[in-house]
Amino acid sequence: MARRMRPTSGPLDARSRAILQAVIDDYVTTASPVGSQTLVERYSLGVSSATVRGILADLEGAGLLTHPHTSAGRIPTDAGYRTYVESIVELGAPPPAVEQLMIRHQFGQVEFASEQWFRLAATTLASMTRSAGLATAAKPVAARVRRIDLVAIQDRLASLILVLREGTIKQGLIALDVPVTQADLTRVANLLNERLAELTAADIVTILPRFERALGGDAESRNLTRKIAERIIRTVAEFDALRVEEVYSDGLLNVMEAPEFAQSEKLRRVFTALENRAYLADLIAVVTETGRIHVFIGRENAPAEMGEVSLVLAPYGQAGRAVGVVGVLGPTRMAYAQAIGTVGFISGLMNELVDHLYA
Amino acid sequence: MARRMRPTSGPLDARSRAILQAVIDDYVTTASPVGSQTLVERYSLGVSSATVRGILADLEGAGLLTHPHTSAGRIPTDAGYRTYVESIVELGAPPPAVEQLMIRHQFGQVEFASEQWFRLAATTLASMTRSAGLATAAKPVAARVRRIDLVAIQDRLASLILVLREGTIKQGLIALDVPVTQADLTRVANLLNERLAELTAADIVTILPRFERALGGDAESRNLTRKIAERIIRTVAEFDALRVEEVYSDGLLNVMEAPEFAQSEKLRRVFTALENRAYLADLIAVVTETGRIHVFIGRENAPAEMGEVSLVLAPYGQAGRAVGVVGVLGPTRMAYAQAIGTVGFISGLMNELVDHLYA
DNA sequence: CGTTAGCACTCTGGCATGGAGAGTGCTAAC
DNA sequence: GTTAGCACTCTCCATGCCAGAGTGCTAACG
Repeated sequence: MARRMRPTSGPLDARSRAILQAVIDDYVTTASPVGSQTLVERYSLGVSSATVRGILADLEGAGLLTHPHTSAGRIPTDAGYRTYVESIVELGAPPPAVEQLMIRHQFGQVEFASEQWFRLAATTLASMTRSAGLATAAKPVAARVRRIDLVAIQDRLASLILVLREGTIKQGLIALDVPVTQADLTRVANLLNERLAELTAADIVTILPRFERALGGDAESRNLTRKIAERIIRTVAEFDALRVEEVYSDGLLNVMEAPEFAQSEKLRRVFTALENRAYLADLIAVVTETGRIHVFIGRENAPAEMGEVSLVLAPYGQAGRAVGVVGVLGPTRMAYAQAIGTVGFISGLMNELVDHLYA
Repeated sequence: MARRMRPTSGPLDARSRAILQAVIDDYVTTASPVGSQTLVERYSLGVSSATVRGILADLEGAGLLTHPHTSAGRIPTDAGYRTYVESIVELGAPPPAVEQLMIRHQFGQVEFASEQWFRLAATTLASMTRSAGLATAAKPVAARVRRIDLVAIQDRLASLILVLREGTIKQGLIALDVPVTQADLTRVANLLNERLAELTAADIVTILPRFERALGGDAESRNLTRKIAERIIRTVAEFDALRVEEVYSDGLLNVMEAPEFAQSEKLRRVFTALENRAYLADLIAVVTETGRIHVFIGRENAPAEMGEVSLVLAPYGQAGRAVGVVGVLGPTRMAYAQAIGTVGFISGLMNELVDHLYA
């Protein structure tokens, strides 16, 4: 029974909050339970260790801290991190201006190629937060065809290259009934580009009959064109149906450095959980729908394997057009303020980049 | 001093080889040192444990086995694995016919898209050998342009899409001095496709002056064409200069399961060493030059961090045209026969696929 | 002369033991 | 409400010990 019983859900007074914060700060850097003595030594709290002990007991009563065992220091619970995060989520700690400039410069360096952006985003997040960086491609609600190209591979084999408006490139092989030349294919591609540019899969389905009627030439050429148009529809529709296209990640090794993952088994479970597309899709859906930075702490994550890691995720892009998610994954014992600030900055940057595609 | 001193480099008699093989087989599956008793129990050697002990001592004298400590069983040394591998490298243990069929089927499923092949190769190798699977893209000696496409992004911004003969797609953004329409770009692209198809960067440099003279149209259009042609040259040349394009990997998690990597620090070092492009490039060079399956065991690997892992690598593709490498990475305590067989099979399969590109 | 049984020897791994150290919770005094 | 003091608890680490596994040697055997 703590001396002064505090309602479990009541707001914390300033001093309690300061001490909670001190515990978290210390634990995040040292990774070992922190005692009352250490707190008064390292943080100028202006009270004695006995007083701090009282407050620690209260915080534990409120479920924000816990004890690994009787005579160890305190460590934050998931709820403790949660209240801490709530108190800083508004601002976070964006990277220093110099670093922001450097990163902008790096993004300027990679020539337009969306894949490169996502890779770079993941890499940058990883190196800045010393955690794992994650980035998904910007996925449009309904993809639009920007450009169609056909390349002859063999007599009866052609490669279809489909550039979508968001920069995604889809490629597929088409087996042909009759031999065709590159010239034939180029003619068809030009025709398709003329008629199908900026259309969605649904649009193409609608205009297809009209388009076919307008088609001159011989039966063979008409067949070829129809076959390719149908393939385009299928490819685009398949892309639309995909809930998660691709997740770029970097710095998973950084997470291995954390002492809580010294024995690799735990980490392996985490990686395995991350391969679950459905889980990722759900996460992404939550984040993109609300449009804000989200922090998922420890057991708040649905899969039990993710119970010891936290995710900081932010959406980017334009609702209704194309959206993606960037973020970091680290141990629950994570520098949340910095992570939130960094993820916020990178998502802002990605926003700007995506905007350019629609300018 | 062993009873019968054996010359360190002399060939092993049949019984010694059988026992070496038994030690390796047992150690590969159990991961714990194997004693003379265990050997006679599990493998029908037809002799007593004392005799086996004598032979074990000889093998240790020859540097093929070692002792973790006085009273533990034997474990193979790198040299032990090496002699073992030499004795099986000719045949390996190719996957059973059923599995071969299944894999062929899977490769048939993915439509032509080289990236997918490499991913699939890495994934297949990983799941079959329960180790990490590796695959590099087939890298041509001098890439040839197969197809050029230009897509208008904004008034003065175009995206260049370059399809190379091996299926690689390169994409880059081009800033333009004057506003252009998609129609302008299409015209230029058609022209370039006509003149530059199947050429290398060097070829294009040679014909560029002639090509420019032949160019009609106004100055603006000529400028645009030249600018794009130069960009194509640069892009292709940069691709040629790359020693390692991209390494696809899968199943790194499998390696984490091995008890020798229970504490993650070691494994982290391995991963870090693998990020060293120069090292990879050297490896690939060795493998592609000789054109055979290569096994790099433990300390045979140049980087000290790779001292506890082995690589089984095989080239694929056509020398002088395009070559790549597939293989697996696992602990030195690895099922070499199976790994060699599997890698051999997959590289053969990749050979067939690449051949199709040149058919 | 190779093979085998027997035996002494060695080293690890697991387990119990016993402080030292860290940190708590309580209480009484300020 | 805050603080000093103190008894108490629990981990961590070093130590010592024992059982088990496996070796290397030797003497006997076919």
